[in-house]
Amino acid sequence: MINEAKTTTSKAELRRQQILDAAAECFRKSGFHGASMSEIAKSFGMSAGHIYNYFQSKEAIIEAMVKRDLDQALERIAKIQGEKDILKAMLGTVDEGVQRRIDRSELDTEILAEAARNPKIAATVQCTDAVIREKVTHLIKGIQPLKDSPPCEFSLAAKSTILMALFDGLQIRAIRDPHMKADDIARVLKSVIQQMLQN
Amino acid sequence: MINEAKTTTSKAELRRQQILDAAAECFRKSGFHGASMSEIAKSFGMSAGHIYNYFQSKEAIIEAMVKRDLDQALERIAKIQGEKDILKAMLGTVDEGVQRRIDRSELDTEILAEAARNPKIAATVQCTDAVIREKVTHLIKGIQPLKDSPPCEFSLAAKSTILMALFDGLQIRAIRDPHMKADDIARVLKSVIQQMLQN
DNA sequence: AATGAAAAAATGAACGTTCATTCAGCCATC
DNA sequence: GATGGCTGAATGAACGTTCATTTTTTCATT
Repeated sequence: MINEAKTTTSKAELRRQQILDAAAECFRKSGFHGASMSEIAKSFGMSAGHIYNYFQSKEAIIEAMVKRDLDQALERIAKIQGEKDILKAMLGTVDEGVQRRIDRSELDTEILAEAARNPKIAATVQCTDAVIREKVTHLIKGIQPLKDSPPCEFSLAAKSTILMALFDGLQIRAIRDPHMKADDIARVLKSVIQQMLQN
Repeated sequence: MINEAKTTTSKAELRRQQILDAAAECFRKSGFHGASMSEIAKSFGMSAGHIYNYFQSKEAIIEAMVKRDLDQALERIAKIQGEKDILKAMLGTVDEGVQRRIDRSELDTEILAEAARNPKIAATVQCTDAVIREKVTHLIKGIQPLKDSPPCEFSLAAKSTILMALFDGLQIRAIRDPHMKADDIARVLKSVIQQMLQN
């Protein structure tokens, strides 16, 4: 056995991931408080009580979910960081980013609402956001301004906040305006981002 | 009595408004499902049962809240519409708008989350959003482009969606990043909005 | 101004339901 | 036969809503 430790942990780890997937879908459909533990358990053929062998509480499920999402976000950022032309790379991921934010709008809103009232979840969410924000700031620092533009008067921090706010906003717009056309939005978005970051 | 009809209705109407205010604060603190009817009632010295004389259900409270917010938003838009220089008027309300979105972030997120899982609330939210979006679109239609700019390639609908997404995004940012500096953000925001709307 | 009966406002205990969590014990696999 | 994954009934708390009842307000009549 090359990776005995890996396989023994991955047995339980696989179950954890299954639970996270099932819970994500249930939270999306019914909300964090609306989805019951037995609903989550049944959705992949497990009993409610057994979930507690993998997560200490319902709250712990959301926390694990947030941390998993962080890892995925960091991967996407790292991929952009590896490119030569940062701005071009960023613009290249806008279409996909818009779509992802739309697809995840319900679940992300549910997590956000829980963060707005639950201090423990709030701490987790704010902590992961700080990590991402720092990475994004570092990302746009690497963009060289246009030759003939005056030195930018705005801070990198403010710029990255606006950049993130633009995508965060789509999450809300997707719920408030389900008929929103993703590709139209993406085109304007690219233009706005380019203008903001290129000087 | 000059306005007898007014006073007779306003007696009950005043109570309704009181309940809405109390409920808004409770929902903000504890969430829609976290705040109990008796918590709402007690927060301004009323019994739980009596709320049902003014609202058919807990759900109906959120619906009334959304409709009240719509009226307030329409007032703000009408004020801008009355100005000569639309763009200038819009930029003039950015600081106040940023602050309001931050202040209301928790409650609005709670409403949004309920809309994401409750079809009835979703319908109300989407309907009010459509009204506002139409007004905003009409608003930016009245902005004349810069003299030497080429004709804009983007639709008014897409522009107003991005404009609204920028502010919606602040609602999320306020929760994910409580240390966000409102005035720094407002300055970048004004610049971005101006660039987008002025051509 | 005082009265008193009808209407309105308000109460809070009770109901039925639901939920997160626990735990004693059941199966399957080695 | 022992170990660990797994079950599902039990627990106790909490919730939205109802309703019989009490309190307050209203106002025509005296």
